[in-house]
Amino acid sequence: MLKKGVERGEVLRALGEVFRAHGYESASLTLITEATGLGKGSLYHLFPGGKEQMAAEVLAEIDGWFELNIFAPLREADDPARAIAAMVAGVDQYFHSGDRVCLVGMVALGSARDAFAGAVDGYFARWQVALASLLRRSGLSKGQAQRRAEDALLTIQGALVLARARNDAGIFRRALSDLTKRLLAPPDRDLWTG
Amino acid sequence: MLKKGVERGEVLRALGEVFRAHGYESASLTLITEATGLGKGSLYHLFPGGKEQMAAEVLAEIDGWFELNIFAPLREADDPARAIAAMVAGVDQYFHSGDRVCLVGMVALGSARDAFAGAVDGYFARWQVALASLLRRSGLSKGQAQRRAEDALLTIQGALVLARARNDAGIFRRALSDLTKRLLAPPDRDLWTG
DNA sequence: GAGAGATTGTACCGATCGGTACAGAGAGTC
DNA sequence: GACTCTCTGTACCGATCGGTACAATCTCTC
Repeated sequence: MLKKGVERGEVLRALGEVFRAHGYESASLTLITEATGLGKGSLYHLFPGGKEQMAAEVLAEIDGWFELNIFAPLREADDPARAIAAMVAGVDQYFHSGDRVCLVGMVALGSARDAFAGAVDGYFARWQVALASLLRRSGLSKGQAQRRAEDALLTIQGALVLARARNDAGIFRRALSDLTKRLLAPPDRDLWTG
Repeated sequence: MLKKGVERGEVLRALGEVFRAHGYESASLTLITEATGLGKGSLYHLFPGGKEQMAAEVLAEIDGWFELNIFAPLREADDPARAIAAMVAGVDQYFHSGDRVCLVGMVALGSARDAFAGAVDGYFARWQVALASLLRRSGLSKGQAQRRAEDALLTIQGALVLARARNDAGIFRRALSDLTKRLLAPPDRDLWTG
């Protein structure tokens, strides 16, 4: 018997790795039973909604991790430099310095996108808002804070894609380093602000 | 009967759209016959190697398009500002301002990655080299040129992912605009250069 | 118009897909 | 130990997967 509660987290972690490794559509029930060590009986007992529920819960768990370790600290921080360094360190840790792929981004590109559109959009939206609020407190205009936060998210996603495409984790490391500098740079002197 | 040569390009174009819309693994033969208007008989006559050959040829055709319209102009250009503007315009056109996904990046994230690793890496590698060579001619150090070229590729990929995830093509447009500025900025005054 | 070769639709293949049914094993209570 | 209720392995479902076989058809050449 499953030891309630505690173990579900374990299962979700294993599920996450399967989805990351093969993508939502290609993660077959066979692959899933192997990765989790659970037969179909257990799987469908745990997730009556099937694969879709599994993926939804995995996404929710990822969201929870980021909420706790990235978004909330960003919202509550008062020292921008320290907060950004912490975010970058957290991201680097989570993505294993570029070896791990972003399941949320992956889902966004795949054909299962529509089924999880809300979760995907919410994840990025809350990240952007949290980061922008910190940037705003660091003295940036609202527009610039939003733009820089958007730039941060897209840089991380792009670095993950390119690092995987070229099989070079250094790309991710360098991108995070550059990103830190860009986020902490003084406000741009644009046409409408300078 | 197929009108030799000319038509194959048409078929590849349709194939590309199916792969882009569903991903390599989820693009079923049924989907493919619908999109191309070709039955299995024709398909396997045209591509004896099956799905894998289809994808390989689609990737090669994409590569060819970029070689002609992006990489070569980059290598041959003498005016950096103009060349970068042309690249950005070409990219914007190819990706339909963020509405179209990058098949190469998509394959890189999927489980078919290994089968096409060479093509994927080559595509990005030649892009980076071509862009870096232009940047070098514009006065950047070798290292900076390489880094900025890397940044450009990753920005484009990330913008495509985020634009799709958030269903906001504006993200792509803004990213390209920012990217242009970053590429044309004067050399960074880093520890070892300044 | 006969023959050759290229091209195509259709039936079919075994494998696997996600999902269901259900008998029975395991644990908790009395 | 008998009664629950939770949990799980296995057999099975129809559908679909990528791919093959092949006869029929088309286009061209002579």
